[in-house]
Amino acid sequence: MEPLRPVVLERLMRYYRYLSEVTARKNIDTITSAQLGATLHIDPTQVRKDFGAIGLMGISRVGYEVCEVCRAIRLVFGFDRPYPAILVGAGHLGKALLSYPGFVRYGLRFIAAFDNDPSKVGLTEAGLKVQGIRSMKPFVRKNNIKMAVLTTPVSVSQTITDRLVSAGIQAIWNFSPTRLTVPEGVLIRNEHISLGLAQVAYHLNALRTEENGELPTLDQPCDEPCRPEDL
Amino acid sequence: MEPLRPVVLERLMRYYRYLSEVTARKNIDTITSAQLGATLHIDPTQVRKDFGAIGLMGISRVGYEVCEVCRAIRLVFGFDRPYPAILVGAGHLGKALLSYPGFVRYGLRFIAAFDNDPSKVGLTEAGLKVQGIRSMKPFVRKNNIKMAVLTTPVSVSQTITDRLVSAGIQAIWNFSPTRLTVPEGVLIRNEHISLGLAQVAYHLNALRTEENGELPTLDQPCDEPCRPEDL
DNA sequence: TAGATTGTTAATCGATTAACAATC
DNA sequence: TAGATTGTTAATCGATTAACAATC
Repeated sequence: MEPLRPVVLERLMRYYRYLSEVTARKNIDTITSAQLGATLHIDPTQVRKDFGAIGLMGISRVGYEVCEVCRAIRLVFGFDRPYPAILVGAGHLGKALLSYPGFVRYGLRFIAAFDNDPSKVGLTEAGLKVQGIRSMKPFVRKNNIKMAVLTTPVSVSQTITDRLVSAGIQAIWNFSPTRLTVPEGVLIRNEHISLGLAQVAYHLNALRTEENGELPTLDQPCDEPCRPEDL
Repeated sequence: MEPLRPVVLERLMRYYRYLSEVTARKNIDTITSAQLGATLHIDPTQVRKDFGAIGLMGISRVGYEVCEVCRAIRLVFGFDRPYPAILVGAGHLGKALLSYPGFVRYGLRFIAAFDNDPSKVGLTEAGLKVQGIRSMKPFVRKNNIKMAVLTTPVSVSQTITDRLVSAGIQAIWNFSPTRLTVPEGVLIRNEHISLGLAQVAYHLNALRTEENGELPTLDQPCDEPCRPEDL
C-alpha cells in the first residue's frame, strides 16, 4: 500500500482526537462524513477519501462506525504496539516531555534518559535515572531501541544524531532547532516551535503596523550584523 | 499588501535561520537564489518569489545582500519590536518555555506567569513570580498585553481563553492539545506536538509491519471503547 | 560583449472540492 | 419506494516548477 502522506496523517489524528473525545462523553455509535466534516471544518469528500485510504468502509445512509474508525486509525499509527524510546538532553524541555503522561496513548514509552551535563547525571526525572551520554550507544544497541527524542543544544545535536544512527536508531523526534543530516531510511521529525512563534509574531506585528503605521523604512546601509540563532 | 501565507512565513524563517547562522560563521556578503535553494532544498524560483513578496530586490549577476535579506525578514515578523507576553500554566512545559533564552530573538518577552495551582503560586520560575489565576485578567488589562502562551490542561483551556480574550488578548500560542474557539480577529496558533509524534509512530509502525508482516486483522466486533485523549 | 542571475509569465503538479451514480 | 449517504470520477483551485526575456 502507498504510504500515507503527512497531510493525511494529520487529518487522521484530528478525526481520532475528536472521535475519542466525543465518544467518551456521549454514546455515539456512528457518524457521517458530513457531521465529522462540519465539526472539524474538513470537506466531507475529504473525510470519505481519508477513511477509504485506510480501508474503512462506510454504511450507506448511516455513516461510519465510530469504534471501527478509531480502531483503524490506531492500527495505522500502531498506537496499540508500544515502542520504547530514549530521551537525549534532560533540560527543561526534556523533563517536560519525560513527565508528560499523554504520550503513552500514542505508543511512546521512555525507558531511559541521557545527558552530557555531570550535574544532571544521576538525578531521577519522572522515574528515570539520567545516565551519562557515554552509556547511550551501548544502551540503544543492547535494548534494540528504534526511537530517540532529541532535546539537546544545537551545538551537539548532529554529533549525537550520528551516534544514535550508528547504534541503530531509525526515527528521531527532534526538538533541537537545527536541521539534522541522516542516512536514507532514518526518519527525522523536526519540532521547531520557533516556527509557530514566528506566525504569532507576524500577526501581532501586522496589527501594530495597522495601528501605528509602517515603521520608517531604513534606507541606511545594512551594517547591523545578522545575529546567530540558537532556537 | 496581501498578507503572507503561513507556508511563505515558514520558508522565510528557514532562510532567516540559515542566513543568520552562516553569516555568524563565514563572512558572506551576498547569496544567490540558486545557492540558498540548493542548501535548503527549495526551488530557486520559489526563493526569488518569496524575497520579492517582502520587497527585496536582488542584484543581477550577484544575488541578494545577506544583511538586507535578514533585515527585511526581521521587519516582516517584527522581531526588532519586542512584545510582552504572559504565560498561563506553570507546569513542566510552561517552565521550559519560560526559561528558554532563545525566544527573545523573535521578540517574545515573558513578563508574568499565572497558574491555578496554589502550590505553584508564589514560586519563582525563570525570574518570574507565579501569580494566581485571578490576577490574570486585571494584569492583562492594566499592562495592555496582547499575547498569551497557554500551557494549561485541556479541561480549563477554553475558560482561560475566554477570559484572556475578554481582557484584550489578540494572539494565543496554544500548547494545550485542544481546539480553542475565539472571536474573529484573535489569532490562535496551535502547537499540537502529538501530531509530530504520530508521524514518527506511523513511520516506526510501517517499519515493524514490513519486518513482522501485517498484524492479524481483527474481524471481531469492535467492542473496545475509544479512549479519551488528553494530549 | 558574453554570461550569470534576477523577476515574471506560463506550465505543471498535487491537493481540495464538486458532481453524481451506486447503495441501502 | 424515496431519500440520505457513500465511493469515485471530474473539475477547480492553489502552490510549485519550468521557461525565458531583462539586466548588469
